[in-house]
Amino acid sequence: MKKSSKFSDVLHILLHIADSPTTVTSEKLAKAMQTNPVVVRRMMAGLRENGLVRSDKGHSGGWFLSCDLDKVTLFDVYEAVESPTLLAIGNRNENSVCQLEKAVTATTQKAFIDAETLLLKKFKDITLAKLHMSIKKDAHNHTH
Amino acid sequence: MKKSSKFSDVLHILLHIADSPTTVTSEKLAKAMQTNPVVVRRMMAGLRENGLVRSDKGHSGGWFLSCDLDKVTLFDVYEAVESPTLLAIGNRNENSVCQLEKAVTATTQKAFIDAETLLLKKFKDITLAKLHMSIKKDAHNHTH
DNA sequence: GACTTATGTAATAGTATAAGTTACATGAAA
DNA sequence: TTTCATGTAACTTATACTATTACATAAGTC
Repeated sequence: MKKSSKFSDVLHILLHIADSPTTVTSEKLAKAMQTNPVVVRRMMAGLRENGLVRSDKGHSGGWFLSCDLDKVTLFDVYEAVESPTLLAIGNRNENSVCQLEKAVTATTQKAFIDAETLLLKKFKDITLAKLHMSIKKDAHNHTH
Repeated sequence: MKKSSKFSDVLHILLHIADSPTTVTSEKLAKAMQTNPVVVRRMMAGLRENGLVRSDKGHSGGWFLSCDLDKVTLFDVYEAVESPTLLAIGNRNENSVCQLEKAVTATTQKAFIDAETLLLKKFKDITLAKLHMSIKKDAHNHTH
């Protein structure tokens, strides 16, 4: 199964915006992401709705931050991209009448939820500021 | 993203086989799974290769266990279905030259691996015997 | 005020993966 | 030798994700 990289793509975009002294257009971001500007706008829609970024139209328009990097965690970003499914595996029919299938579901479900909970807990522990600080600056090539 | 239920499907099938005093045909299993016999055979191929089950051709043929339910864990089953991807989210390009993307990858990767590790640890702690014992028997309807 | 630049979003097209089906070969038991 | 069962390749759907096109909206420029 192919993994969705929407969550990390959005983080990547946020760092590009954070690193820029001016607004950044969807087109520039799309270049860095090697995709289409429309895809960028679509990915960022939830972040705008959640007040993490804003976007201006017209000349010198584009994206800029509207949140405190110290206050916002990866969990907030995760929610802003509409909390995509974390696990690639699951149960076929959680309301099966088959006792055997129910046993499988009950047993595996616990493990699945524990793993998801751990992951979300980790997200809550990492602020965007912390992520931003982890960048190893490179004078020759730090925009992409 | 649609979750793969191959792993839990195979567990479900194993319980059906474990619960039957005789061999079970792919056709019967397919009925319980509401799918096609060929899909069942395909799903079980890895389990046969790993010695967890065997299958006989011809009259009174079908599937039967060839492992000790006390010795085999969910992890063994997971490996036998070729260790499908556990997480539905990931990074786009783990070898990007962009320092910003690298920072995102490094940070999220840690969280992803921890969650995966936890899940696999849980799998290792659950034997098929334990799973089998968890079935709440129901005299009226215990095959499906 | 017309023009340029930018976003917003609906609609469409393209692509990849998984699931389901058909067809036929193999082999064991009746 | 007929029947029943698996093994597997090939093909067909189904579905979801990604990318693209098209056009409306709005802000700044000339």
